Amino acid sequence: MEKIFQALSSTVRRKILAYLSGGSMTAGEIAERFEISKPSLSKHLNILENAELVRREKKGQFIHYSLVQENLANTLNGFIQEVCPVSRPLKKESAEKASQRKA
Amino acid sequence: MEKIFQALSSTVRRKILAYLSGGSMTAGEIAERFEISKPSLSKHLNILENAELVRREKKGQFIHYSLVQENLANTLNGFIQEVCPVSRPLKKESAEKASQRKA
DNA sequence: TAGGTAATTAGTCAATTAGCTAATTATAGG
DNA sequence: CCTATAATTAGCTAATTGACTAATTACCTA
Repeated sequence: MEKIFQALSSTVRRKILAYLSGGSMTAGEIAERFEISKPSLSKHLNILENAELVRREKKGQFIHYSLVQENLANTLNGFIQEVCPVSRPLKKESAEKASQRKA
Repeated sequence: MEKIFQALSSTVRRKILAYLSGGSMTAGEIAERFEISKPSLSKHLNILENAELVRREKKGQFIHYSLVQENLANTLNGFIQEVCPVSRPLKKESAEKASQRKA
């Protein structure tokens, strides 16, 4: 939980997860999409793996990274339930704002 | 979005949100529940307010803090949708793990 | 208006983070 | 076996974070 929220606090790492939601990619393919050095990206990938948000699989010379969807979804949904429990519905005012924004 | 995930990366701040899910509290009431100094807590509250996850309302000598549920729920749900889209359902293996854990 | 309480702001400091370059590891292929 | 490629680890630095104490602001009440 701590590790997961920590991992999600970086824009780079959230973007990596978004890329991986389209299918697994090698470290190099991910690196191409960012303007930071490969070692820096490697660190980000380490943090994501350590939080069990991605899985790493070595295939010959390449390392393929893929998303671990259920950890992400379970943690975030769990937190939403804890802080915004369904048993305690939104107040009218809040509900209105929520439907206005929808983003 | 950036501010919200940044705000959520601290255990202290996530706990504050959890407390506030039970109803609004003054800064002092929140401070009682932690072992850190009031100024440190004040900073955390500032970060949460800046991320628009809590609202501050002054009543005489006291400042009442309350949760802004819809911002939290909208942002987290939006991110889950982006990274774990329903149109791309979980693979069998992943779905099994997810149901095993449930935490 | 003086004293007390609630809370924040200011300023300092140690620890962490995020980036970089250089070096290392591991694999593929001539 | 040697070279090239993919990626990581090691080591460094600047910037940020999170804690503290001291000082300030704001409000209440005698």
